[in-house]
Amino acid sequence: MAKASERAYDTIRAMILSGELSSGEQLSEEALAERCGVSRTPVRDALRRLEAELLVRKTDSQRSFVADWSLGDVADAFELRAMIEGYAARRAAERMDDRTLERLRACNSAIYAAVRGKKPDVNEFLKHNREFHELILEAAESPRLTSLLGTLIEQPVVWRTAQHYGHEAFNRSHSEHEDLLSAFARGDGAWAEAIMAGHIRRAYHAYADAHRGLGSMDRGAA
Amino acid sequence: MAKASERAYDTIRAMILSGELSSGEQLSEEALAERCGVSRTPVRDALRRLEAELLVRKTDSQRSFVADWSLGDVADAFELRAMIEGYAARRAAERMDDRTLERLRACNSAIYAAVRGKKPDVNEFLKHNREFHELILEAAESPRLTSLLGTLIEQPVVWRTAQHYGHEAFNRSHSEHEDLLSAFARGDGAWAEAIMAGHIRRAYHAYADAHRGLGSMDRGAA
DNA sequence: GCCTCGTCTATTGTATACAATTGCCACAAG
DNA sequence: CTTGTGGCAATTGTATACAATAGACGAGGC
Repeated sequence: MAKASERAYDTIRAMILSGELSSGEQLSEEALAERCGVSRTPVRDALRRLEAELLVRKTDSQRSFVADWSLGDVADAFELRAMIEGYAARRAAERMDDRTLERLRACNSAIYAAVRGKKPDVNEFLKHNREFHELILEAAESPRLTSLLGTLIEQPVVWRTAQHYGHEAFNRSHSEHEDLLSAFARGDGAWAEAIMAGHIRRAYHAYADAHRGLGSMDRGAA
Repeated sequence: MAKASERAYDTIRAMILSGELSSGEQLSEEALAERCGVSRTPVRDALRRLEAELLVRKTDSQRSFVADWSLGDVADAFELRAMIEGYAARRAAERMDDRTLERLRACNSAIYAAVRGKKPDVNEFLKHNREFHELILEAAESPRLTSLLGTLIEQPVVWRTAQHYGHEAFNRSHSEHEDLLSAFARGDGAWAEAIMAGHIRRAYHAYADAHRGLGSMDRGAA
């Protein structure tokens, strides 16, 4: 699945998220294959993955369409994510070891370094933020949990959220991570869960404030 | 995806769950294709689905193996399910309408009819039980939630759990459903969530009691 | 005028052939 | 005896051709 399949996935996903393919539009495998420069086989693979992420919807007769993401849908995703990633944080706290804790600290330091300056480096922030959350997920030691959250964490949404962050939002994010580290260091699962749920809900409201009323996800790109 | 793909999926899944394919065994697409009487294409589809359900695991180089499910993995799945389906029950309670409530009542009556006699009809129970939970999921009105739980509710596990139920277990299940109906009727989301979480955790312990020490999921078939 | 049925086209499902990749094993050199 | 390297075999990835199926559109009957 090395090349063509990945390429089809990336291309189609980008086309959906950029709005090049509008909501509700039908996706013909053959047309997509041509646009991606690959054959239908990897396109089919890509469509299956995108369907699992709910970016693509299939009718009863297996025709594919671009799913329409309203703000409500995003809210749904965030709410689920707050619950599940909160649970992950709890498990992680109960299983935390020194080595992972150290890596998490390094990670959050990198985040701090990225956002402390006058002009925050958003890409650096996103990279380390993602790593931070992935480390926690890993520490939760539940493959099912990881698999579940994979379909839930829409990185484009995270990306778009961060684009609107100002200094204080970046700093708050960093400091919430610091709180998480404290909870982890003490093995306090309930605390970790509470912080994580709040952390994600705050991110949701940041997203909602920036996109309210736009009605559709693919209109919000910077 | 009507015929061959579905057939491959069902066949392979059954082979895994029955133990015909043992844990850790490598799955060659071609070999499976032959055993299923289809070509490799639908087999690949099936493997992707099974991988999403974590019944099949792929190495870094995309080779497929039968995943090994210990009791711990099943416990994980149940715990996640308790949390997420609890959340679904809460949402359902907050959105419940008379028509759905009526259907749920009819469903639980059918469950009662199936298990009240001297010899409970396990298949009838399973059928209506499944319908009951699906109705709740539908009432929760969150596609993501539905999609998430789909990968989590391993019907074979449910099936195996019910095989060990006695009269009192069936009746308890029915009466917990009745409690859920009360919570729904009153629109009490927190209550519904609590009952559902308990309901599923009880099911887990029924499963665990029957399978403890066996170490692997595919050894527990009746 | 509207409904229904049939055909026709667009689209997806399946099979197969071929290319690329990976893992394995043997053989040789140190 | 161990280790590295080369090539061979097994397995997956991709493309394409063909079959099946669903949806649309038009013609004919009521």
